[in-house]
Amino acid sequence: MPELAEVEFFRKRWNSGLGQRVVRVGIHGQTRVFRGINEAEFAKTLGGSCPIGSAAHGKQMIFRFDRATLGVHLGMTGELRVESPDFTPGQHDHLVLWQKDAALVFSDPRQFGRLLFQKGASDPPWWKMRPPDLLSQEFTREELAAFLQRRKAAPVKAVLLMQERFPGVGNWMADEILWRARLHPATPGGRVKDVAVLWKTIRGVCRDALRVIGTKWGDPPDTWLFNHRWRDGGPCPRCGVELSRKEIGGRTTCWCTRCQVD
DNA sequence: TCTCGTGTTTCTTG
DNA sequence: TCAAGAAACACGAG
Repeated sequence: MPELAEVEFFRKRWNSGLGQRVVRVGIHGQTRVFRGINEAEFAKTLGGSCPIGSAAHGKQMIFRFDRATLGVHLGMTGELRVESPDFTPGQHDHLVLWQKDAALVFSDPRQFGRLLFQKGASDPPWWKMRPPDLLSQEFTREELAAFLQRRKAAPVKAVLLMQERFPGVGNWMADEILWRARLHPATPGGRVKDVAVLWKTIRGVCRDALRVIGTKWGDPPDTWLFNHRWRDGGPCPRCGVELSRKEIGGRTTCWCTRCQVD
């Protein structure tokens, strides 16, 4: 599930552990989420360390400790939870950081998520190289137009899922953006006529998602496509026409055949 | 039993 | 060399 807003929600959950030393580290080191990590060093470094800050960018999170940084990507089914200090990990709880008053848990059944780890206090290269935030001033209409031209043959739905330019946009956000912008998801990037409207809509959906989901996992209102896109035959919340569902750009895509024309 | 999926990486093809 | 699509990863839900 985790896209921009959900990631922010999970990050805030773990923030309750900031400033509290880790007294014990529990890992399922053999699972995919630890790929590329030396488990022994990981456990040794984080044991006794103290989380001092965190940040989220797109689908990526960074938790800064006094002696290391921990990157978390939740993949499709990952989540961060806070449990009581006597917590016993289940099958999919790959990482548990026990503190005096709580246990910080990273869990991911499908193991598409990933942990990144670096010793020391400096930010790792993957964090320094992140693309501009979609709500920042660096994400401009001109940038968007240029990117669409570079990906001129790909369906705009697939383009919106490219994290190198649209960090945090996942499947439901891409559908929501295209529905609000009245743009057919199969439209080739190079044939998007009104880039300014698309640009404005991208930022609007990011803002709305962070407001509704990023703060307390509220349910988006029924006026969004979000609540109607999960099942076949749902109605378009704008015009009532039956929504279409088909794979576009490699992902299940939902759109309104009346509102969204090529 | 079978199919599908709110993601990313790697491989293949053009 | 670059872009686009497909496959693979692993598991639960319907």
